[in-house]
Amino acid sequence: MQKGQKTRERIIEAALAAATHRGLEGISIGALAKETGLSKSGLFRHFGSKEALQIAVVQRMTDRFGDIVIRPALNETSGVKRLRSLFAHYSDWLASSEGDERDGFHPGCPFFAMASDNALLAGPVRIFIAAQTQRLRETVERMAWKAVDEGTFREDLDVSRFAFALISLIFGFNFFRRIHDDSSYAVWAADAFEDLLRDAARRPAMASDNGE
Amino acid sequence: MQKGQKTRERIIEAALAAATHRGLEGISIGALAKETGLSKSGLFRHFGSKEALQIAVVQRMTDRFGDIVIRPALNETSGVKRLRSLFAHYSDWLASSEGDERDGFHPGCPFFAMASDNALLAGPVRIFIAAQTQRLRETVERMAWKAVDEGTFREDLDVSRFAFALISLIFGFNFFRRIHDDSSYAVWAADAFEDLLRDAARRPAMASDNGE
DNA sequence: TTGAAAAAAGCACGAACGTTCGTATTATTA
DNA sequence: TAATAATACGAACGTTCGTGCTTTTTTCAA
Repeated sequence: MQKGQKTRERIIEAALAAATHRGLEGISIGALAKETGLSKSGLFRHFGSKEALQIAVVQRMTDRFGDIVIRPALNETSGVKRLRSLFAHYSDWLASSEGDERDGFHPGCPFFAMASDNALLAGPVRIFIAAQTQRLRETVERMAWKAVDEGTFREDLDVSRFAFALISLIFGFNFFRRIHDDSSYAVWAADAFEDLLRDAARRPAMASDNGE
Repeated sequence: MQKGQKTRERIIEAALAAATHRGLEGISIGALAKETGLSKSGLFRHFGSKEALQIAVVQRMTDRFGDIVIRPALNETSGVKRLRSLFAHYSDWLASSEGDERDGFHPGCPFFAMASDNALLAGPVRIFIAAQTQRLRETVERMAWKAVDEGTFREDLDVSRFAFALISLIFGFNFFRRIHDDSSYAVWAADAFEDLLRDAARRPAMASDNGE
């Protein structure tokens, strides 16, 4: 490998770690140069623009995701096994950035970290937001509890899990909608919401197998 | 109302619109001053720091969310009705920022917009990310199709919806985990994932009511 | 109408940002 | 070893950023 290629690799790795913490937009050429021991311009030359560097980072992240999560899953034989493997290896994916812990803060899924505004992850603004989202989840939980009390939801329903799943649907909906601008997601979200209600209403006696 | 209070209101409204588009960190005192016809320092004086302004924006957004989504839901009588109302009024909430459309781009849920890195929403980086997430969803869909072919998933399963719900779980998990640092979410996500598999495996004949 | 208090403007600051440019230092090849 | 290409450096550019002072204007009550 050429020497240039080698430093390019070093830069991408450093940028990837940075993006995992501060987000893709939180990458700074100057900070990155200091970290890699290069000069700003020396680093810059390798990509020609910050945008090109960002794309290289996303590409690298995607490749790694493929290695850790997708490929092992595709090696499984059945569809359900693949799905289970996907979910299981996602933990490895989360753990892959654990070494990068800074300020006692675990970065979590690199993809998610990359697309978030990580400047918000510290300080009073974050605390305030955390309190609000907590309240939202509790509100949904109370609604579900009420349905349990009224007998429409089954008594052994895990209400916290229900609230979590419901709010997750909204997050997923928003994410896809923002990035793809496709109206299908609204339909899927609404239908998945109905699935959730149906499942919460179902009596435990009717539980069936989870075929493998 | 004092005049100062009135301009303070104007500033918050403008900042809220800006945060809906560029994210909470994308708010710039200078740009905001130009928009409201104030000077940078004149605007600044009202809050004393950018952080205080950001918190004021989140507070305002939360209040509005309460008015549009939470309160109408709490006016319903039963738990399930409240949940349905919550989901239904969430559309109004999405629509509430529709007038703020810029660059032909719909901002979506203000909360979500606020926490995202909206600098990524334009240009080649966004296109690249969109392609990658699209691929992920398709991969999950193919796995589910395989399970349908193998007979473990029911034949009338909406595979797209399934993939959407699965990935949404991951998003929800990450969101809560990042902001609250609570290990419960991993358990909920895993259990909700099992729910999803169970529901996909269930035979259509067993469909039950969705009690109201 | 006057005068104190509130509100906004004006100006400047230090720092960080991505980017450009000309030059020096290395690696590679002939 | 000489020629040539690949890498990297250092300084500076023009902007934008949040914030701090000082002065001017506006508001509202006595």
